[in-house]
Formats: sequence, structure tokens, C-alpha cells
Amino acid sequence: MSYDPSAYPPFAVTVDLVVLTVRRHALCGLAVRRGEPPFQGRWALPGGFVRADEDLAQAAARELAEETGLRAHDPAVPAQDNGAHLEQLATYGDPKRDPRMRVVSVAHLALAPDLPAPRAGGDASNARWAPVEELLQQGGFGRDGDPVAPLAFDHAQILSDGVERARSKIEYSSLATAFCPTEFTVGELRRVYEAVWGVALDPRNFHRKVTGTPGFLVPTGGTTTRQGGRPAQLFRAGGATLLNPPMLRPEV
Amino acid sequence: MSYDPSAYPPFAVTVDLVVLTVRRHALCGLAVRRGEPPFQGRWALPGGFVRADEDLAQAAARELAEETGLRAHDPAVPAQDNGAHLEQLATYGDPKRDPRMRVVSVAHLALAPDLPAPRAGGDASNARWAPVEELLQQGGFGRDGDPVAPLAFDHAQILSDGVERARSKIEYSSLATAFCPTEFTVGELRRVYEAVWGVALDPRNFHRKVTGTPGFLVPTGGTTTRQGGRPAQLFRAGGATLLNPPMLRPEV
DNA sequence: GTGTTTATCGTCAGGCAGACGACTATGATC
DNA sequence: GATCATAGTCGTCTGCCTGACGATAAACAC
Repeated sequence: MSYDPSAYPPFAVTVDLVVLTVRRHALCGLAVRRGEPPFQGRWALPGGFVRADEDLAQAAARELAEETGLRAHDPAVPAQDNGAHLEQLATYGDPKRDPRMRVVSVAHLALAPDLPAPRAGGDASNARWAPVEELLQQGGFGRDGDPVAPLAFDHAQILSDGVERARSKIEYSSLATAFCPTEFTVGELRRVYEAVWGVALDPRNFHRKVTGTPGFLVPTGGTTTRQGGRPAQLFRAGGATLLNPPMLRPEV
Repeated sequence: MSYDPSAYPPFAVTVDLVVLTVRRHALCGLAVRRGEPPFQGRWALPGGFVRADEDLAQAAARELAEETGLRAHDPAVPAQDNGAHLEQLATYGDPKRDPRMRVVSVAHLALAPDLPAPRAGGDASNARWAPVEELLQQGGFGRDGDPVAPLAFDHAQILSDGVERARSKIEYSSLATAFCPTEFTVGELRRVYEAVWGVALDPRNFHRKVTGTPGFLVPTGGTTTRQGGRPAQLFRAGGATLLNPPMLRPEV
């Protein structure tokens, strides 16, 4: 095994971000409009090049802050406020995925509560939240009737992988709380599960399950009626990260 | 977001392999001895540079074949024989992980049945299977009394992540069969679980569970007594890849 | 034959999830 | 202010799955 790094062809390394949130009962992803070739004018995932002195996680956190203003959660500091969950997703390195040169992209997955508005370097018209089904459909027309082009590069594949990761991970972890604000109700958490999985859940069984899992939720003492109906208890995410036994995703 | 690839610093991209197997009731990993600096003479995970025209998965499959002679399973061809399971694990890109230059490593995880003998380009003395606990312990002495140095680079971290992936993945998938030969008995499969998890499982409950999960095992009709005792039915891996409900790993 | 080893089938109790009834506490509407 | 719609919360019941463990079966060693 020869091992002289300079003897091998150079690669560019980027991070791309799958940023997911739940808005209006739908799982939405963040897309930015490309201002330069290739794929100029097309929608793509936010991302950028890794700098020479940066770790991959640092680069992803920097891009996330640039695109959304979100700070990434430090895993060492639990129950942090106003931060997004950020984790590495997978790496994509097909030789032809970028027509200009060999680019390897380390995709990351970010989960965030619903945000006031997207921003792409301050330019709101070049960034948007869209339901993931809309971003993933190849061609056709979006909800507003405009024609929709597929995402640039292999970003449809990356987004699809990120959505699948999120869908499976909320089964056995408390990650669904990353989609909620600091304080939330059981019903709001249930609507997160329903939006991410695209199913309806029984409110009574869901309530029994999440309140009966030790460490998942801690009551804050307050109540709210922001959803209408009877006031609901407010909770905060507990210290538990792994749910055992897991939440069961209903069969198709 | 500026996006000129050539304007950014060049990276070297490698693939490193966590190759796991079960030998003598222990989960073992493949290590190779480094012949060149840095870390000359130390044990490391097999791996190498990604070539200019290669996909990441291709590079990993090529390295696997070079180091072990194993062919990687094509996921599109189920129930293939004599192939190892190969999947991407994670990517490691700390700026200082290689002292010479910026190297980003896309680690892959391979699961293989017990092999006749390791080989590293034909040189058997420079490759070995060792229990993962032995490879992961920092310093100290191995089972043969020889002093053991930690793995080179960040390979202890990579190996640890790969082992954790394998341990959790056999819970909810049929991947444990990747550690078995083409035909195997329920007892042999149980010993795989016991070795990977490091626990003892009840043979009766395990038998009920795996034979009762549709698509997990298909009987071949044959029997064997190679484990001693009463002859056991031989099975082959079925088409199911996801186990629902999963195998439950006993509590600590 | 006796003992040992491994495989396989059965039984039973406890826990958890799905289905669903019942009641409570708000705001909206007439 | 009565009624209604909405959402939250507590219980009950049934079926399935798991863990614990007894019992039987079929090989080999002596």
C-alpha cells in the first residue's frame, strides 16, 4: 500500500446540509437557489467548501449558521436552548457528481424548530423552506403552480437519505424534540411525529407512551392553550437520548 | 457562497476499512502493520487512497478485495454467496489526523464470515485478526503477552464506531447472517449474536424468535452435526433485511 | 447403556401497544 | 349564558411478544 498523499489526485471537499423543520404540519427542507454555474438558477441544498483548518463538523456548523442563523447544539451540553441538532449523514463522492472537478461532499443533517424566516446570506429570495415531497419530485409543478426542477447535483439523493435518517431516528431517540421549541406540549410533539412520518397517531396512546418513558419529557409546570381546546401541560426535553422501548412507526 | 473548486485547498481522500468477523466466539477486526511512516510498524486499519476515476464504494470494495480477497456484496443482488457486506460508516476529517497533509477518510464497515487466513498483498505477517477489545485497548499487553500499541491515526475511534454500528445494526436487521457461511444453523447464528454483543442468549427463546420471523431464515433441508450434539437444521439467509420487531439486546 | 452436548418444542406470567370509551377544560358561536 | 367544537388526559381491555424455564430428542464419547 503506497502512501504518499501528494502523489494522489487532489479532491475538493464540501459539506452539504439537509436542514429539516416542521411547518404547517409538513416536513420541510431548506433549499437555496444557485447563483453560479453549474446548475445556475436551480435549487440546491446549502453547503460550501471545507476550509483548510476546519474540522468537518465545524464546517457544517459554520454553513448552518451562515444559512439560517442557527447555532448547532454542542452534544456535550445537553438541554441547550435555541440550537439545532447537527450530525453527519453520509459522504457522496461519485466522480461525475460535479461536472467541473472531483468534489467529495460530506453531507450533514440538521433538525431545527420552525424558524421565523430563512435567509441566505441575507438574501431571502434565494432561500426557501419547501415540503420535502415537493423538493424531491422530479419535475412537475409545486404547490404554487410553478414548474419545479429537480435539485442540483445529487442533492435529491442526499435529501432523500437525510429524510429517511430523520424518519428512522425519531423512532428510537428523543430527536423529535429537536423540531420543537424549548417548551412544547404533548400534542405539538405528536404533530411532529405525524408530519415526519406522514401518518396519524392516536393522541391517547401517544400521550401514554411519551409521558411514561422516563427521561423523555420533564414538565415545566406551565400550561398553554395556543393550540385551542383544553390547556395542555408544557414540557421540556429530558436528558434521555435513546428511547427503550422505541416509538413504533405504524405499518404502511 | 463562492463556489470555485480550484480556489480551495486540496484534500487527499482515502477509504479506511473496519472489517469484522467472528472467530472462536469473539468479534475480531482486521489490522495491518504499517510499512512506512508515519506510524511505521504500528497496526492500523486497512485502507488506501481513492483513485481519480473511482466512486467511494468502488474504492472500498477494491481495498477489501486487495486485503482479504473478499468480494463485496452487490446490494442489488440478494442472497449472494461468498461476499462480504460492505457499507459506508462515517467520514473523518480532523485537520490534524494525518501529520503530513489534510487527509479526509471515508470509513467503511465490512462484515465477513470467518476466513481461512488474512493476507495483505500476499504478506500474511503484516495482517492479522484480533479481538476488537485487544485492538481498542490503549497500550497494555495482548493475549500473547506482546506489548500492544494503540492503532495508528484515529483508527481506534473509527474501529470503535464500526463496532458500535455492527452491534446496533444486528438488532433490527438480518445483518448477523453476514458473519455466517452460506448455510448455517440457528445455534451458529446465536453464537454470532453472543460474540458481537458479548452476552449469553437463551437458546430456546432465540430459536423461537429467529424461526418465527418471516423472511429471516429459509431452511435448506439439510442438517449438520458439526457443532456436536443433536443434528441441527441448516438455513440460508432469507430475503428480509429489516427485522420487525427487532432482536432485543439484553440490558447490561 | 450412560453421560454429555446441542437442538427443539411447550408453558406460563408480565409488559407493552393498539383500539377505543369517557371525562375535562378551554374558546367560539348563537 | 347555553351549546358546540376542539384538544388534552385518564382508563380499560385484548392480543402479542418476551423472558424464564421445564421437557424431550438425537447425535457422540466412553
